[in-house]
Amino acid sequence: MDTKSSYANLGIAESTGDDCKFCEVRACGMCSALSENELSRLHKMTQFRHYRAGEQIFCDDEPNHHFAAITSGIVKLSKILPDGRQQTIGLCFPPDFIGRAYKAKNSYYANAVTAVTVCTFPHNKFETFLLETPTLEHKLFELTLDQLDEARDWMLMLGRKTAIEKVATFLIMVATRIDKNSQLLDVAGSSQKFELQLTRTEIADFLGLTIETVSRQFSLLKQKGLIQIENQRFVEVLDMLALKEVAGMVDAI
Amino acid sequence: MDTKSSYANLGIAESTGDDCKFCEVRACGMCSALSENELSRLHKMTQFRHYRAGEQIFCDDEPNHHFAAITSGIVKLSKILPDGRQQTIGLCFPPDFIGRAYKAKNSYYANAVTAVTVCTFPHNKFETFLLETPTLEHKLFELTLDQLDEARDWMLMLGRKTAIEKVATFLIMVATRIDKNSQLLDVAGSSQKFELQLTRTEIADFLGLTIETVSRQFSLLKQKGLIQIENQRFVEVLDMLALKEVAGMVDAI
DNA sequence: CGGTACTTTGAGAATCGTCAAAGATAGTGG
DNA sequence: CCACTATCTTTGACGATTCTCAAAGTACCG
Repeated sequence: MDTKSSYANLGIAESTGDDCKFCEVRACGMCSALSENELSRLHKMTQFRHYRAGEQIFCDDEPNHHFAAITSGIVKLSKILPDGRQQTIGLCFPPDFIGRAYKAKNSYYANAVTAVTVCTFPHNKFETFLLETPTLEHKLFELTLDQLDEARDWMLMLGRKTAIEKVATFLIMVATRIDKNSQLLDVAGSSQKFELQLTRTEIADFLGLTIETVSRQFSLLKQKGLIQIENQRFVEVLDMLALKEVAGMVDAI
Repeated sequence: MDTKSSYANLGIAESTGDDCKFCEVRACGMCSALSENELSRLHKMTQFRHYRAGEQIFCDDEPNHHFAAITSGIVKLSKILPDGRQQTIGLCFPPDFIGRAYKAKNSYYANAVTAVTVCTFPHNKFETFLLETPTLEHKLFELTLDQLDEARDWMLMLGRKTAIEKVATFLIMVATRIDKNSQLLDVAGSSQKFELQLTRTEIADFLGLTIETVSRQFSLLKQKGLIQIENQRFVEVLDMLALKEVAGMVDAI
């Protein structure tokens, strides 16, 4: 079983032809809006792709070649200023889709944070299909509304929270998001222990901070006894309520 | 003619019955997706409302009573942290719509920035109508995608730009936005002169800054000879290219 | 074991926020 | 028409937070 090493170099996997049956996001992703008939029509234009951690999925200002539905892994969306400053503007988990409908160009980068697998669809064909399939458009609309809600929460964080509040907010978000997606087993029952899938640099780009400030806030949270960190990547939240207070989510008494 | 004073106290105007014929956003707003037939069906559930500058349109955590399509004026969307810090997360101009589809509660505040007129639709009825009218859902989807693009540009600004870059970016945004919407006549031909519709506090909440910092950056831009300000509200951009450089939108040479 | 990449920690500097006071502007009433 | 007030804006001084630069510490990989 070395399928992993075989597709890792390619970015494109062999379509086995009946992957949808085993798809982890068949029930919740955009495909859940499709009948068997429609699904098989979509399947004909589908190409599976795999990306390794760090690989670019698409590029700012690049013509919009295809849409993609994430079936596993984490994708980050980011923007870069002319002088190189970077800001992450979205984290996508299964069953999110990536790509801008009804526009010829992307206005941001998409990169694999972890190993990622996606179903991709050619831009033109997919848009035609989308316009012919209102249930699918409805589903994408709902997913987009969720993304907008998320973006707006994030804006509050970027604009008004302090460094330690940002880091605490980030930890809570990852903890709940991982839980919701059951991406990672929460070791030891319901304890909040998880692997940080992002590097310090990625966290900093996410929070609008520098890597050093992020590191310092982690140390502060450790000092306060709210979290523990093993091997710089495995975080355990020891006091979720106190963490939420630090995150500015509840009124401190 | 004191219709103004009569509705100013109420927030609800008398429907004249054929307002759509004279609607300024009939051609570009969500109603452009509707046939005459569908429009008259929607019209039956429509209630016109007027708000004065500053009035609250809806509230965080409030049940989603109705959707609204803006026909004139500017609406701001904002979030507030438990301790009172505020962040504006959206500015809506005609023909934007406000209200969260497919969710029972709002997660932010909506306030009139200027005098505002909207068409409102009861939440439940409108959602039913929306599900039955794919062309309308398509239109709302497109408007939502635009809002998401905007939110993401904004995130880059909030997370990575300096105070002066933020203020410059804001001025450019307002200048182009006002132009696009032909909200305000640009006095003296194509010169970039316009009225700031927002107070300094509102600008600060928009940019994630304090009012003092915003004021200082305005003064700096005046010193640099890039803008002029009359009566604290009327701004003239003297050198748009240089302003874009300060905004971090093009690479300084 | 040694090298590379990532993370943590420290010291000093820059930016932005806080507090305070003065300056503008608009609206009110004499 | 002119004070007078209330509100908004500008400016200044100072302080806190965050960034920058630099060096040491830690994990990972061959």
